[in-house]
Amino acid sequence: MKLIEELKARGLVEALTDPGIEAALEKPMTVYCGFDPSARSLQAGNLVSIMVLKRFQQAGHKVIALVGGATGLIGDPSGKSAERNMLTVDQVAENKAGIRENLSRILDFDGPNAAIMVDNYDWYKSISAIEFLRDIAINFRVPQMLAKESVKKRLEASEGALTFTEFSYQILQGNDFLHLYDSYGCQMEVGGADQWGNITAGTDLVHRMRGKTAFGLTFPLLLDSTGRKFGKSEGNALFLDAGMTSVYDWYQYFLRAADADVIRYLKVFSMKSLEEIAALEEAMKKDPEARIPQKALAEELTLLVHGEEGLKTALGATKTLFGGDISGKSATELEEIFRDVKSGGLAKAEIVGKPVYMVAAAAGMFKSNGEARRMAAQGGLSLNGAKVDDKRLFEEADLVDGRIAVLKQGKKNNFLLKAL
RNA sequence: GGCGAGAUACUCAAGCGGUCAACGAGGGCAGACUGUAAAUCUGCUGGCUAACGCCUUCCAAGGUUCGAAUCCUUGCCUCGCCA
Repeated sequence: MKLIEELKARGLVEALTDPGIEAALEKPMTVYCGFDPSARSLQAGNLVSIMVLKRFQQAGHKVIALVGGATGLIGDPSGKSAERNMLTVDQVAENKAGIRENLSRILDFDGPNAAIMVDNYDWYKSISAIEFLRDIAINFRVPQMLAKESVKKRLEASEGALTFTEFSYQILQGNDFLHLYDSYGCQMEVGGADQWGNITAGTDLVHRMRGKTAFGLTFPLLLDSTGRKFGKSEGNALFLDAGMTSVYDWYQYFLRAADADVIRYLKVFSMKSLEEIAALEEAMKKDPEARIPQKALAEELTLLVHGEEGLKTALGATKTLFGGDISGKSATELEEIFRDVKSGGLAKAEIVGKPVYMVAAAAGMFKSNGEARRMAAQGGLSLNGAKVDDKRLFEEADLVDGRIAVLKQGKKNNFLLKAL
């Protein structure tokens, strides 16, 4: 199957700049995708882009991951309804290092077809305002810039609050493409659907300046079946960095994917063939409660991002926290399992004899006593696997080996309490 | 620079001197039902409290008043129109 057909079949093609892409991809090409260094780690949402690059790399193309060290200082108005906070140069530098670490887990940065990472700050840092206007900005026409969907939407959404700085963003990104074309022979840019305007700014520029055709491909914004943006767990972003989002939470997010979403997710994220995915879909139809595709998805992505050790940790914790019972475990075993789960410690005197909800709040599981009490009163708090109400006092015997207890909010949110 | 409009809890958005910890919606959390799914129904959603109640909030700082999110002044920010 040809790469573009494969991508289409996986639901990864929203738009192409040129139908000639397919033919052009017969030969190895250099492809790039940009990443915004707005955090120390990329998020699950970025995984779509990363996996697309991976597919290009596996198909024998050269891939470039561009980190927007310069553009991150400006802020892309695409897909945003308000001006964003600007990052400092130091923040960007720190974030860049984290992103390289993320990407190196998934893309191959060694070997004959090694991926490369570039930072557009390198070619913007020493440009003066005059140079920028005379040499770069002069290639852009304001009516075209204004006609971009991203600009129009933004003007509507924020009642005209678009600064000239953000408006210039497309010039920078367009020029990135030209720069990569000149330096690496890069002929293609891929990105999310919201990047269409920025990508075409680049393909147009390459065409105008070099008389060559450059290509662009966008993939659709990934939503879950209820219309929410993919990759948010309890309102928080899921990061690739294990220090920011635990391996357990990462695994759990994918394990909990809805039936209506999981096959689409597999197509987008999994390196499994479409035939294998079809087989998983069959298995789900036959036996939905077994959650076979969800497990396959969660395992593959945890292995990919966190390696064998990470997967082992996630599986171990899952096994104990769901279905498994805690009573047989020693404190040491529990600590091992919960290494990845939220925890908090309190002096023993602060635990024994107090209402369980108060202990939970004091240990940091809840924001306030009131919230904890409410949770207990409504039947949403358990201690070592048994529900407790707001009257239940914490007893000495509740501490496993005299120092550990497992608290749980609802059925999914575990918390390890340590007596110090 | 001039004129006008506006800033309310996570978001949107009521309120326009007391009955306001502040309507409503969304979001979030929990419970029931389930398959660690979806849909549905129910409860909760500033802090302390078993509760009466108390405390800290409605851009900031002052002021008027027995009493202010609501009125006045100044400041800051945002938006629109004009220059």
